[in-house]
Amino acid sequence: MWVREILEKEILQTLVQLYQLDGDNISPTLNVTRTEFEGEYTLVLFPLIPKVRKKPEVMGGEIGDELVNKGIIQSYNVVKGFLNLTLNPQLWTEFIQYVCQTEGYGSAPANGEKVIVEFSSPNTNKPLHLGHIRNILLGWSTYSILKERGYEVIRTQIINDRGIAICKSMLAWQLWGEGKSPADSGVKGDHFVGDFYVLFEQKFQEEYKAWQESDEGKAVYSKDKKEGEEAEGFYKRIKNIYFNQYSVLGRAAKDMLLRWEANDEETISLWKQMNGWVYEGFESTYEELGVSFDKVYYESSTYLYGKEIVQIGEDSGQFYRKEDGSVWVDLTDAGMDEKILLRSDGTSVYITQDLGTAHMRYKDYQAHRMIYVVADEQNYHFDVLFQISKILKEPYAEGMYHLSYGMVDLPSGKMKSREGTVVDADDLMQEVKQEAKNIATDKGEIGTLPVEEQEEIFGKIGLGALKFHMIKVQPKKRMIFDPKESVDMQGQTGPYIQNAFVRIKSIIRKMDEVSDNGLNVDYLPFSLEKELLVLLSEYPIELNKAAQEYDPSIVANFAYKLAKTYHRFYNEHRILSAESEDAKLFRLELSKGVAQVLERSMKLLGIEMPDKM
RNA sequence: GGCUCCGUAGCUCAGCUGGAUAGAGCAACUGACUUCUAAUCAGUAGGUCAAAGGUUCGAAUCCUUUCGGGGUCACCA
Repeated sequence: MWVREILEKEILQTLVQLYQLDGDNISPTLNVTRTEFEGEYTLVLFPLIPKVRKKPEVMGGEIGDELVNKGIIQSYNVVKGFLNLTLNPQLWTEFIQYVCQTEGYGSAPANGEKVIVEFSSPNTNKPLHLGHIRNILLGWSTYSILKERGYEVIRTQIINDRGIAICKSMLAWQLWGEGKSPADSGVKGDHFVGDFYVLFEQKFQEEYKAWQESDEGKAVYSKDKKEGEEAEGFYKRIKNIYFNQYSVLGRAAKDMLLRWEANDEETISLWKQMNGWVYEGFESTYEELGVSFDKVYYESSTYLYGKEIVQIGEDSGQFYRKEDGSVWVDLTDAGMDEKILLRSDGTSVYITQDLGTAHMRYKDYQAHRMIYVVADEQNYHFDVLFQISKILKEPYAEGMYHLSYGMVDLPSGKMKSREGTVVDADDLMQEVKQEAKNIATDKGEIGTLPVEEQEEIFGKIGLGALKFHMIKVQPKKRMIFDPKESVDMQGQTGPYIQNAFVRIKSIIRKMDEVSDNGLNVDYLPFSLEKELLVLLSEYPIELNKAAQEYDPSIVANFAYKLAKTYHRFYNEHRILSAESEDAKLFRLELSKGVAQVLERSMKLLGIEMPDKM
């Protein structure tokens, strides 16, 4: 903010002074100058014309002259309605020293605001997949960026650990698990349990198929089929009815759920054991991804709480009960529908739990804002949730925000578990690391390092590629994830940015200490050097934008731009063997500043920088 | 169908709170490593910014309509 802030202030002053404009009423448009013109910043003159009533050429000259007089700029040129400013180079020398000397350049001091970010939030019946990865990376980066900009941020997730799904896994394990555990079968806990969920579905399908051939199945078909309905379509349609009314396995799973809800000791203990396995698995995936949480909520302990909230709403007349006992809220005034909050049998639905969880969180933390990182298929759900919170006049209602992101597709289309096209998170991370290894082995100085260090670097590069690939896309946009592209390490990728950093590190290793003394303020930077300086000066502004808009892709694209400009600079100019001592010192300082900002911005995206690659 | 999001180069994406001739990467082709790490750089080629109207000094960007695609509209989560 350093350079732009100074410049904007001076320009405003100049406008007030020259044309007697009301300083509170104008906000001059100051852009970064396009590379084909001379200068670093450009003042757009068009909006000023009606106020000043002068031709842009004249006005530009007057403003430019005055800024030169003030010593802030060295020179200027006017092209059509654009006033291009070339800053006083001393400003840049001071600026780069400021960047290098400021620990955490780009960060903002604590602002006293508290934010809760919810992300990941898996079910315990399946391992994490590609969709979770996008969610987790988004949540994590948003957390980091907000923290960097001075917020107190609490990372949380809500785990869906109860319900019919986990009961299916439990039942399958009881029936066919032969008492095995993840440890003695050598399978990661979450995959172990997920496999039993899949096994249940398989066995259920087999059972269903057999039933369709049975007398009972045929009888139901001829009795309940619609006019002209084929058997195949019919059985597809009534799958849930079959599960609930006829299926032996379905009956058993539902009994299991009832026993769970009745707190049956044996059931609870099996449930704890299997969920425990899952959590171990999740934990290792999170660790591999480099993320962690401050607080975990479990639906098993929040779902009942939601009922109390509903009760309060009913008592105060905000909600109403229908004849069958179900409880509803009318949101038609807000342009939405009526929404059920409790089933006729008194059990809670999805949104009931969310109402309870939100309330519980506020009690725990009194956060000013609560951000939910959840895919865009749930947009309506969150509109409803937020609206109900407003109706209940919850103190946190205004601070709720749904960070909605588009689903991840494969080049072949949507991921479908039934067709086995779901990309597993653990597999994917292994693959990108392996790919990094394949590419890296004959590059740079890696081969000379100890094996452990090599592995660490492969991890940083592989995950850097994967994470950058996913974060660079705007959250709300649906993205197509091509596995081939995600392991790309050239061009607009994580490793490309890491490579810029590594080059700087290498130079610094080779720098002789003696020459490291003060900069000459009279050094005149080349245009590529000035491009880098402008980018560095814009960094805090970009970061702030990313924080305000909850959009980490802004940071990713900024880091890429900075790395790209540095690569160009690196090819164009010598550093250690620069044409003069002044140039060398300036470039070293500039490189250090770039390295610092690259490392710090990538860190916000959860991407680590290797020193060598 | 109602509501909502998206549509920019062959592909993946930037640019969107209006500013100069719409940018990157991948893929294709040409060049640059005895010189600070070539995971790099330079160059060639590639566009009716889905379409049509409107707002204005100026529109990929804002408004309206149309077309195409996704999501959602459960006593599922």
